[in-house]
Amino acid sequence: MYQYEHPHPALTTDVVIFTIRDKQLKLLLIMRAGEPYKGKWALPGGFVQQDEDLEAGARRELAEETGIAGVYLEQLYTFGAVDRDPRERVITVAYYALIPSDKIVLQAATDAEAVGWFSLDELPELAFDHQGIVDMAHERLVAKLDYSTIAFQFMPEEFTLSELQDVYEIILREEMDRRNFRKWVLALEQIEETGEERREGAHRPAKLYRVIHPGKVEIIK
Amino acid sequence: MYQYEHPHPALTTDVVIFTIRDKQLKLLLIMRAGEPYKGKWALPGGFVQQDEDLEAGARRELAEETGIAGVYLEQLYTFGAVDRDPRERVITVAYYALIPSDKIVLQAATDAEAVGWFSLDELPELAFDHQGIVDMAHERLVAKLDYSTIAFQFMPEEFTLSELQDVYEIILREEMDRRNFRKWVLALEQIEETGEERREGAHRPAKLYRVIHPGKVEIIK
DNA sequence: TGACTTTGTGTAAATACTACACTAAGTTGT
DNA sequence: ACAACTTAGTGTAGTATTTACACAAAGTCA
Repeated sequence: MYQYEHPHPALTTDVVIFTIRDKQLKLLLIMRAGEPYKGKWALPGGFVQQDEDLEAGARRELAEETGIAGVYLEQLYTFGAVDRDPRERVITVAYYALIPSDKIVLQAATDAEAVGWFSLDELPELAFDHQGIVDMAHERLVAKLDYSTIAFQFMPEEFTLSELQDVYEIILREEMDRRNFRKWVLALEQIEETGEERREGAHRPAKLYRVIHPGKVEIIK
Repeated sequence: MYQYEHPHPALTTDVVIFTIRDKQLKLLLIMRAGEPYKGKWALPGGFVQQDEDLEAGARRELAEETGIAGVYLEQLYTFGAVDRDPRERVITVAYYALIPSDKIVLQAATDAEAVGWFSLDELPELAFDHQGIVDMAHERLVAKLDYSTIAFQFMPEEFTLSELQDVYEIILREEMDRRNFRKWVLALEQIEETGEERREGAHRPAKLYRVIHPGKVEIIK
């Protein structure tokens, strides 16, 4: 047992894990195995350990659920409404992560929990205040596309400009002019040609590009 | 005594309180009366009560230290490094507040603590990781000037365009062209003439303006 | 009433953004 | 082998936005 003179809240991290799959922006949910909200879908997350920094806790949750590490992770917001958990006062520090589509290798139901990728359009009812967390993460992501290179975090090591444009169009839900998009993205000087090209399908092969500073998200104009 | 099965961290809020005074961006610090860091300057803040939301806790601290309420307050970031407090694990949810210069009425040393306004250029050594919190708040404020109407939160009910321009110049540390600034700020359609003018000093009087939606920070272009 | 100080105002040049259509280079089928 | 098909790759002209810049207006004060 742990004793304190004053009441202390419990502390968790929750992670909104985004990826792009099947031309849709998706996020990872797990089905709760225990009470409360048993059987409801929820964000992956859990208690922060006493000797672990907040981001480390979030990365641990992320690794446990998806088996991957080294991806983009950013603190989103801290949710602490008094009644957000029916058991006791629980503060959650929410993070969001972006995963390149080629890195998705789901741990096969780690803790005997169901795990699934859901399109943002078709989310099931979520446990706790997780819908609010998802909404805020989504807003942040859309906003960051406008003033940073965050979208590059969705790309595998090598990609074509059309694939990159697809990512922008999927997240922003608007079509972009191909020529203008290319001019714009190349002017950022954040990606470079690999020299290789991808040849697939009955059409002209596309040049492959790579991110010059992978893992770094630059603020742009 | 409060008992838990698992270890729980302590939870505090800290508030970076900005204002503009003497043509400088200043923030409020209090001198710590007890250990640790006794005698060091620190951000106002304190423990979140069990029945109080996070923002409510921050507003309470703000009211206790400055005697004012109803000002702009925004969550900044949550700091939770394992060793940020030498006593026990303490998570702090940091907020920042903007106070119009005319509202500054410092409580005369509420808890027998020294209180003072410090220019960002001349901060004393701060307790805990508070310098890092201040740096992040400052960055956020500067960034928000570019894409929101947050600067209006520094203005009193009535103000002149020159005074508003001063606020921008002080925070961004760059001079702006008067004509371009006026065109730009009026095009936002977020302020309107009061019809009155301010006559002070040996020169042409200036028209007074007011914010159309006080308290609301709009995202711009 | 002249000197002084800050307020208030327009225009032209440069820059950035937008819209738009055809050729290039492969694959596949006949 | 060549015609049909599909996606990749490219430039320019018009429009909108941003920037640079200087002088008259309206007070106070000696």
